[in-house]
Amino acid sequence: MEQASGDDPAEPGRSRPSEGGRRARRVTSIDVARRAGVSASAVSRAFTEGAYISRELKARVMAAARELDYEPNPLARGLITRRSGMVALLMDELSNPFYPEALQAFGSELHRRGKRVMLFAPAPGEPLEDVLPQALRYSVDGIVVASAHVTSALAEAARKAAAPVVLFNRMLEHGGLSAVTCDNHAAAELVARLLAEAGHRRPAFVAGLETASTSIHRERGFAAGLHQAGLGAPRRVSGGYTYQGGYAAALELCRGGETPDAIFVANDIMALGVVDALRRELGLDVPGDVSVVGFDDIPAASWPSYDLTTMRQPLRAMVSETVQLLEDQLESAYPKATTVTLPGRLIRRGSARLPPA
Amino acid sequence: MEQASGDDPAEPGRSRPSEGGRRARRVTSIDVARRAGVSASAVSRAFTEGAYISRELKARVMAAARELDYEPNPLARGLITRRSGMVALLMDELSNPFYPEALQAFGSELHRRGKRVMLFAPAPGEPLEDVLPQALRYSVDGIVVASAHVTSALAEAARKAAAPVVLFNRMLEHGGLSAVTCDNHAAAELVARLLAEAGHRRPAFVAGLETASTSIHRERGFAAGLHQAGLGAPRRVSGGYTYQGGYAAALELCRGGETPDAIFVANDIMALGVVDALRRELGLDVPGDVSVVGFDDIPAASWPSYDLTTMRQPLRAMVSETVQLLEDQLESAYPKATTVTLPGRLIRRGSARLPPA
DNA sequence: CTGAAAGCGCTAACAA
DNA sequence: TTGTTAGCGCTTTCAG
Repeated sequence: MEQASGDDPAEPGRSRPSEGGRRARRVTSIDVARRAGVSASAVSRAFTEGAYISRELKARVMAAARELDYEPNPLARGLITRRSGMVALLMDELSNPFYPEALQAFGSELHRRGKRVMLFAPAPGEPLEDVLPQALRYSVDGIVVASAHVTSALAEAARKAAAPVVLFNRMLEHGGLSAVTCDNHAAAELVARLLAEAGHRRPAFVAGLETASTSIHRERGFAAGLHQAGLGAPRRVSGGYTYQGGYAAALELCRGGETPDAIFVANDIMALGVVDALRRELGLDVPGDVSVVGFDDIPAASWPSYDLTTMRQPLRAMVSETVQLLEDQLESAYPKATTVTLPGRLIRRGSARLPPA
Repeated sequence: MEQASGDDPAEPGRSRPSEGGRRARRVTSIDVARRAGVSASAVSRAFTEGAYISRELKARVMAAARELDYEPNPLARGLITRRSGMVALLMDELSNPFYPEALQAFGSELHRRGKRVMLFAPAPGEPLEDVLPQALRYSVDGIVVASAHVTSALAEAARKAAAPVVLFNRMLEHGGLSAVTCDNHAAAELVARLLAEAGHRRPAFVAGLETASTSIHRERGFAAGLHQAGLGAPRRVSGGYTYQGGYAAALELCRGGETPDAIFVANDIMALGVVDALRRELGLDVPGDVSVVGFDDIPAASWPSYDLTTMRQPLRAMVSETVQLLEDQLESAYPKATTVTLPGRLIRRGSARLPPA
């Protein structure tokens, strides 16, 4: 196996097989060490933030490294430091445009910190708990869970995990897990008050997944706001956080003529379905007959066909808080669960009659 | 900082700090070996497909492994086999819903084959070539490039790469790279013929990115089809593969009253922009005044607000072909570049007047 | 501050 | 078939 293996002896146009093939030997820290006339440890130190190494030695190593185009192998490094430089992302709702956006944001944010995204996108139905051990096998530096299907089983697995876990855009009441969310309650409350103030009297709510904390908190906040305004509890239907679900939910809400005059929808992708059902199927005018308010502010919300009034989530901030939490937990030996809550921002567009700002 | 920081000295329910913390020692192949009364190599062989090991020894190892909840560390394994079990995915257009769908599909397909997705989602403007070496540092088993910004520089980097590279949904004429695409030319040709057959006489084309192979081939195919039908070259505008670009493109095409009677749009997300501009801004009827045909069949294409007639790409098939190509190249020592082309399928909806199927 | 030596967890020759 | 011995590429005590 010393000779370049498995190649034509006289392959044309490829003078040195071991060079042209895919078997090119990688340059290692030892190569760099030799070139710089130092030990391998010196190379290691040069590439380790805050290691004890003199300016000049470091400079010499770096020069050699640059010449050889060397960068440390994160996997080999991870074997010993137990940090691979990868962060696992658990997302199972990629069909909701909010998540691809988040994904992109995580990508940038982690890249900036010299880390990589390992994506776990289990098909619907695959149990999430199974995914955690999978991620752990890769010695990930942290795990971000952005799935509505966070159960206490997952929480338990997460607490035992050898890597910090942070929930993104959801939380678990007593799970003992760190989480980053928007202030769903306050945001929904505001929507309710504004809707009431604008004169709506027959409000309705379209929930997402019944077990999702986001949906629950938005519903509670909405109900609270209505209550403050002297209105009763809204009618409510579930839409499963999908476009089709929202569409069906709107039909359901309007069945039997009890048409609501305002619908607050737990997320935008459902809200688009609601608007389509209202207009296309029921011939209603939005916002003339019914006001619709969504949540998230996905790109499609601003398209002229929808022009959706919605509560924007501070995506970038949520992402960077999440990553920060991960790093904090990685530092501390016995981190405590922290919940970060960021304010939402109402984006006024044309799908709802609201009092002037 | 030696003492467990920031926690109650007498925290209840956590008797042995070193047990409750995140420092739990991982179980290794040696633990399993000891338990099964065998050597570490035996454990390795038990977990290696097709290794020389007796039925009973394997059974014994597996039993011990199960008891200890052991699974081999893919990173350590990768250090020596040079296969990490990870496949890098290069995607920079996550805002086009086609790609999140593809991402999900890659996730499932790779998961089925025991591999993981490492996602590289460079922000717009970040050079793609830089990403390849990044991926290679992680000893990925392959790299899927699904970016419209494939340049010959990238191709060169890819050819030198220590891992197979396959282009997804794009190709490079003379780049020597394997690729999987839909038959863009034939699909576009068909659209042109049908549009002509239905009596359209002022066709237009909205291109995506000018350098993207998909856009180029769709444009050529469209022109060819029109030509066959005795029509001249279509007017054309570029939309940069974004919703906003499509919107602007439609306005541009209709400026000065030369309104086309049919617009073929290089992808769906632009087509939605085209439809919105036509209807909302120009007050035109789709398909009454203008027929619109898209490409991809993203979920939003079927929403009632758009009801977009479009050429569907065989997403799942494209994904599994891509992964297969990767594996093939991984096997062979000197693989040759292969291009797989799959047929598209026309999805007839309400945005275009077409002859009956 | 620097180098030598040991070893992260695993697989791949090599003998037995 | 199985165990023993190296060693993947790197970091980290430990001496100096």
